Amino acid sequence: MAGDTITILDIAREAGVSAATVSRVLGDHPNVSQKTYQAVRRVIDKYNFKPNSMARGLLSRSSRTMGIILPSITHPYYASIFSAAQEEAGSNGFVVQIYRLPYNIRISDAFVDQLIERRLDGVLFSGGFVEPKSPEELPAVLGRLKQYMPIVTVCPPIPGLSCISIYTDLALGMRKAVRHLATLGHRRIAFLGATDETRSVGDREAGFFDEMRALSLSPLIQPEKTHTPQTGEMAVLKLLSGLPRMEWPTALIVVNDLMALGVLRQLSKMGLTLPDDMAVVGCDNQFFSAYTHPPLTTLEVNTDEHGRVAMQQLLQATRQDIPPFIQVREPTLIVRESCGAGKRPGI
Amino acid sequence: MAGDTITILDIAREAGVSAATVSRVLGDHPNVSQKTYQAVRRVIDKYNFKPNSMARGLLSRSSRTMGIILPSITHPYYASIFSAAQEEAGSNGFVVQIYRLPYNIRISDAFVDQLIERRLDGVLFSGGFVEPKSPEELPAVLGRLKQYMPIVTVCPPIPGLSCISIYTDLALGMRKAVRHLATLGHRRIAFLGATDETRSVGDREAGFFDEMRALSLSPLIQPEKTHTPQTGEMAVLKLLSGLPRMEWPTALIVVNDLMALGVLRQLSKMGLTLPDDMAVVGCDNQFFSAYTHPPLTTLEVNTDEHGRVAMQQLLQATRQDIPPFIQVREPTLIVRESCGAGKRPGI
DNA sequence: TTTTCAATTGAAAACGTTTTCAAATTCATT
DNA sequence: AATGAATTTGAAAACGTTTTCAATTGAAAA
Repeated sequence: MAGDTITILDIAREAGVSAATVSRVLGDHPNVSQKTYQAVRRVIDKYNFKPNSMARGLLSRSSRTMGIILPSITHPYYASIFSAAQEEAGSNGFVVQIYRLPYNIRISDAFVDQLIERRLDGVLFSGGFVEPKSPEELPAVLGRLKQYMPIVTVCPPIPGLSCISIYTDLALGMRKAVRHLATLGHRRIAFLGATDETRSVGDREAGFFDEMRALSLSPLIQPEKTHTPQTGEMAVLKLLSGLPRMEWPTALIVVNDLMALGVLRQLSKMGLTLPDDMAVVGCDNQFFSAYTHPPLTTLEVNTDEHGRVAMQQLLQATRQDIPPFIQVREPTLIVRESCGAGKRPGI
Repeated sequence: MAGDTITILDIAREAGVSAATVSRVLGDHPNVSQKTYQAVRRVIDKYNFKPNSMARGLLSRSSRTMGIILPSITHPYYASIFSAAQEEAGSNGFVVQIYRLPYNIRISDAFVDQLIERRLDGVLFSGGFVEPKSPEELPAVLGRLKQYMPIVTVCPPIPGLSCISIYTDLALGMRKAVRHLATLGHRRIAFLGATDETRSVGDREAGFFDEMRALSLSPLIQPEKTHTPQTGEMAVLKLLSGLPRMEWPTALIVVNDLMALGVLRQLSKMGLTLPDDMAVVGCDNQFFSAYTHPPLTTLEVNTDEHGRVAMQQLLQATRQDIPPFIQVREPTLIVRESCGAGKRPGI
């Protein structure tokens, strides 16, 4: 397996120069003569020599590696952030390592210790996770990490932690969704997947409430701890079975498209026709959202862009100190067929 | 940012011992006295000292890092393999780095050089990518990589490369799908997404042909270079518009569930009712496949299991040489509602 | 008290690079 | 041919650990 690892000294010996010279050739340093350069290059190529990046990193104090902390890899929302960040890092000679912090697991010192030990050059953090027991825990742990490497969050800023943050204002997004439904005549609108335990979801919930209040509509909510298709099915069942038919909402806003998948399915199982019997709006505009039945009206979050820009900033931050800032992006409402004009205007 | 990096020597000095002793405390070596152990531990904790993993790795010749080569991160098939592999690696103190080799991009020496430079401890390879110009290219490049680290493929074995391979026999899967449809009375069955350019897809195609032949049915195929929802829509359009209604297939087998998403949508746009007017079978059993309209009959591939087992083997291989072997898994046909008995038996 | 042996400790070498600094070489100028 | 400057080169130190081996300590046995 491990071939006789060949080092810079072996190359130097064979080329009849010193290790320093080989190092200079490797780094394309200007002051090495044409003749030596070519001779050394030849030997390097002959043995297919690749310098050990750990030895390099030890000296340069840089691993050329970025970390990314995410609750999930398979969730298309995070997969997309990750993918874009990885691509941006890759084209700058960096590699990215994923550190998974599942939902409902509190961040611990031991968790960030891993990143510190590996001497990462920076870290991208994207939340959506459940708030730790005390509100100071998250900023405290990340604050410690920040003493070692720059941090960029791809989620709303964390109170008590000052760093670059890039996110989409989903409170605004939800207000847009409510307004859109109201324009279509809906009065009884429910929010599925509410929970104040998750930070970014809290935003969406707040936006929903705000706009409902602004329109003098009374908000209906169905809280759920998780936001999977399965949860979506359950949520619909719980919400509707708890209400006399007369009081059913005519429109549902679902906390994300993944959960909306289950919502659509359950409504269809109950024999409701969409959008006539019920309008549905999701959030995130996933790859599958244009292919649901009916195609889902949703909020575009542009996770690719988030991941890319966040990584750019992180790379920048490793080169020079940049002062913290917050970049808020505005979501667009993608209107498809799942929210057609309500046939039964409320009240 | 980069705090005054504190080293093992600083700890040693403050604790009044040698660096060797601190190292022993760090590694929980047996022969260090209770008294010294505790004194050193105290200083370590006081400064929150974390040993530099690059220095460690330099000496131990191990980065405690695995690589994974995949065509895509966002594709749920690969995301799932990656996620499981990452989890397994993580619980063994390893971290995994992703190296993306997009579809249609040929693997190059420069590509694997990255992994060699970083002195990864092993690499998981999952293909599905387009075959390189010459069939020797892929085994040649990977063969070189294999001189540096063990490789496990999470795809059918690559001719000319001997290593551990774990995969699901999708040729068999497709035969099951064909047989199932035939049992339901279908005679005209089409395969959507055929192309002999992609290795694993080639398998599926071959299985389809084999079983059709065995049943004396004449195979219909619609080749496509990519397998996205968009392709699915196009494929249906192209296939059906090229055929008089009388000769339309009554069942479609789609190369994967992602593409099936588009197939279902297009059929629905054309006003066909599923499964009465057309049966559809997919492949992969993605998280969304139970939530399509109608829920999709598909082949279970169990990517999680693949990723987990492959990583276990890879970890094993870093500890001791294990002889190459091939683990073939049998896919299960998950029967849902998209393939109900055909109402219009063929011919 | 001396001897013997095991347990504990530290000095130094090693891992494979890059960088600094001084020495050696080349080259142009007088 | 001698001088000086500019270019090219190598020796050695540094990066932060772990491990080996010999030295020291302490305790038990004589």
